Amino acid sequence: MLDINYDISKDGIPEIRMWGIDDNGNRVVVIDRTFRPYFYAVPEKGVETQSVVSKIKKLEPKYKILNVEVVSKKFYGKPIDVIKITCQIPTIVPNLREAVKKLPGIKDVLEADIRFYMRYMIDKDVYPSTWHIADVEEIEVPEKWRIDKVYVLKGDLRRSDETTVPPLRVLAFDIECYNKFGTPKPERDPVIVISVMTNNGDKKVFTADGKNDASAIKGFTEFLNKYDPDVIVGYNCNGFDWPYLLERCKALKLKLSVARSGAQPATSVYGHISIIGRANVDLYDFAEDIYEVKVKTLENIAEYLGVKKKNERILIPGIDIYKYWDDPAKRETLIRYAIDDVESILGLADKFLPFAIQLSSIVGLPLDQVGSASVGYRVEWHLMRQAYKFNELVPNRVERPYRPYRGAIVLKPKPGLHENIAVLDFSSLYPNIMISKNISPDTYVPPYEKVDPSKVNIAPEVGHRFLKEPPGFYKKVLERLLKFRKMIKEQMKKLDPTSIEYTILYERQRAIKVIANATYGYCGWVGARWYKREVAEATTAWGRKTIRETIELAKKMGLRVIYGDTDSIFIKYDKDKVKRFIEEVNKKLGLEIKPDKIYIRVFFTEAKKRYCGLLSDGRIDVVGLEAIRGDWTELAKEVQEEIIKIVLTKKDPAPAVKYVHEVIEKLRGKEIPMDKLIIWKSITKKLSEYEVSAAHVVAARKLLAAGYSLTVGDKIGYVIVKRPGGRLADKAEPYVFVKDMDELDIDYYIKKQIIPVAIRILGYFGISENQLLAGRRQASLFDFFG
DNA sequence: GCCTTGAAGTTACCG
DNA sequence: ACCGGTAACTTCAAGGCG
Repeated sequence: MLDINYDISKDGIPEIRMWGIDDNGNRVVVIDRTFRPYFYAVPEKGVETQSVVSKIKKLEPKYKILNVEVVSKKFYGKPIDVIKITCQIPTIVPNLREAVKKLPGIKDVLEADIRFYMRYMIDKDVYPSTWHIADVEEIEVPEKWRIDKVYVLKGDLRRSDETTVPPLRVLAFDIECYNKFGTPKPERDPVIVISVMTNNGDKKVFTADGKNDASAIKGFTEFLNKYDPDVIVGYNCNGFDWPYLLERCKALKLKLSVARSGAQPATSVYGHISIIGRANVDLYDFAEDIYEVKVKTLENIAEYLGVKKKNERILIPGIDIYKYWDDPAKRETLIRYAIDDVESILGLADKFLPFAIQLSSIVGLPLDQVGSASVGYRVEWHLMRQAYKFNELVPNRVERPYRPYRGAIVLKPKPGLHENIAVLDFSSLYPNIMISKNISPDTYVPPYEKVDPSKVNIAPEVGHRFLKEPPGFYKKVLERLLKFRKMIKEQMKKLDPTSIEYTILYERQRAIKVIANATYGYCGWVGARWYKREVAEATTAWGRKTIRETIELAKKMGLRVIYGDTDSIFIKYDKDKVKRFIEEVNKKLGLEIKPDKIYIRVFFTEAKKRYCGLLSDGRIDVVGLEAIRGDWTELAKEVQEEIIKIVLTKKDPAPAVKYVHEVIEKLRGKEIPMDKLIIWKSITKKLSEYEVSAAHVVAARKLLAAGYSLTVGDKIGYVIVKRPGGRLADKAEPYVFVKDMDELDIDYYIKKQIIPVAIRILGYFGISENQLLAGRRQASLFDFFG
C-alpha cells in the first residue's frame, strides 16, 4: 500500500481508496464503501447513559447520525462505558462533535479528531508500506484515474506477513526559478528549468521558452504521468517546489494534474503535500536527521552520503541563477547544474527510502506523511495504533502548562589523558526502566490514593507510585517493540549483509529503535496525548539511581570511574575485572550493561559532555568539542581536530603548538580560503523577536534587506570584517557580500577562533595563549606589547 | 565616561 | 511542537571608580 485517501461518491457515501501495487506489479486501487466515521462521547458520572443516548439521537435529522450505541472501552486502563456515535460522512464530524459536547450530561468527546482514513487504517489493522490480502471484485477504472485496476472490497482485508518491498517507480525532480528581482515570486517569475530523473535511468530537462514556462510545466506533467511514479522525491519540495509550481499554475491557469486520481497536489497534514495515489516524499525531512552535516544543502548531504562529490558537479550560487538563464552562453551550465541536482536527489532516495518505508510500516503513517511528521507525532501514531488493539481510548490533546523536572546525571570527568578506557552503557535504559517498573499513566497511583505498598513500585527521590500489576500501556508497547527488534536482529544474522533482505531488516530494526527511544521523551512532552509528567520524572529518577549504583559497584570492584553520562560509565579496561563487573551489574540491577567501545587513549578537560578518544582501529572520536560543532569556522574545527590527533597519538603538545604557529602564519598570509572562515548559525525565531543583536541576526537582517528570503531554521553564513564598533555584531557581514580577503578581521580569527579551540586542548598541557601566538618573529613582540 | 562584572540571551551539543 | 543537562560565546545593563 502506497497511499490512502477518501472521497464522497455520487450517492453521498464515503469511500476509502487504498492505492498500491499488487503481487503482479499492477498499480491498483482497493475501494471500501462500508466504513463510516464515528467518535465517542463520555457521559458524566452518575448520569443515566440511556437518557444521554436519546438526547444524542435527537440530533439525528440534522447531522445524519447512523447509529448511537453504548460500548465498553478502557480509558487509562479502567473499564468505561462510552457512547459511540456513527455518522454518514466525515465532514459532519466536527459540527456534530461540537453539538454533542454541548449536550447536558456529556463530559467530553473522544477520538473525534482522528482523520477518516487514519481511523479506517487503525480499525482495519491496515498499515501503509506493507502488503495486505483483500477479497475483492474488480470494477471499471473510473475516467481520469491513472491506474491499472480498480477493485471493490467484498470480504476480508488482512495483513500479509510478507516483508519484501516491490520494485517501485521513483521519480526525482527539482525546479529552478527566475530570480532577477530577488526571491522568486510565482505570480511574477517563471519556472525556468524543471529537471527530472527516474530510477530507470531516464533524465529529462524542461526549460521555459524565454520567460514563458507554460510548456515546460505541461511537459513535466506529461512526462510524470507517462512514467507514472509510485514515489516522487524532491529536496525541500514540500517547502518550495510544489507550492511554487501550484502557485505558478494558478497564475497561468494551468492544471497540475499529477495525482493518480487526476487531482492536483494539495497541502495536507504536517505541512506535507499530498499527491493522491503516489507517495510524495521530501528527502529534506530525512536529511535533517544527519547531524554530522551542519549546513544541510543538497550538495552537502549528497557529498556526505557519497552520492555525488562536490568537485564532480556544477555549483551555482542560488542568487545567480537568473544570470545563467539570461546569458545564452551560460544556460547549458545551468541545465547541467539542474541535472546534477536531480541525480543527487535520486541518489538520496536510494539512501533514505528504505528507512522511510520501514518507519511508515512501524508507525502506521502513510509514506508521504511519516517524514514530515515530527518525532512526537510519529511516536503518538504508534501509540494510537497500539491503543486500539488494547481497546484503549485515545486521550484528547489538551493544552497544559509546562513544568520542568529533573533529568539525568552527568559525572564530572577526571581531566587529562587516560589509557585503555572501556565505555559501558545500558542498552535502552529508559525503555527498560519503564518496562521493569511498569511506569505508565494508567498504572500511576496519585498521592491521595491509598494502596498496599507491596503492590506498587515507588520511584526514588520523587516518590511516584506505579502499580506492579497489571502491565501498563507503555510497558506493553515498549516490550513489544524491544522483542520485535531482538527478533529482527536474530533474523539478520542469517542473512548476507549485502543483500536487499538484510537492508530491509536493518532499516526496520532501526525504525523500531528510534520509536522506542523517543517514547520516554514523548511522555514528558506537554503536547502529548499521553503526557504524564510523573511518568517522565519517575523514569529519570530510576535512571539516576541505576547509574549511581553502577558507579558504586565499579568503585567497590576497584575500577576507577573516569566519566559517565546518563546511561554510561567510563572505566579502566581491565579485561577480567570488567567482565565480572558486567556480570555483577546485570545480576544486581536486572538491566543489561554492555561494552560500547574501548579507547586506547581518551582525553578530558574539566568540562562535561566534551572529550575525544583514540579507538583501537585508529579512528578518532570527538564528542561535544568545537571540532564537531556547526557554529565554529571550518578553520577552527580543522585546527582542533589536528591538535586532537597529535595529542592523542603522540602524547606530546609540542608538535601541536608548532602546527598552530603554521596555521596562524598562513592565516596572516591570507593563504586560507574564505570558505573556511565563514561562521554558520541558525535563525531560530523571527528576526523581530530577538532581544539582543547577535552577529548572525545582524547578518540575517542585511541579507533580508538585500532581497534574500529567510525563514526560521535557515543557517546564516557570515564573516567578521575589519570595521570600527564595539560589538562583534557590528563586524559581522554575510559572506556572500564579501569579495576580498583583505576585508576580513584576521585578528578576530586568531584570537576568537583558533586560540580558544587550541587552548581547550593544549591548555591542559600547560600551553599558554602567548605561546601559541609567539610563533612568529614579528608577532611575538607585537603581541606582547599589544 | 571608562572599565569590570555578572546575568541574560543564544546556539548547539550529549545521551 | 520528544526530554533535561551542559558548555560556551556575546550582549547589555548595572556598579565601581575617577
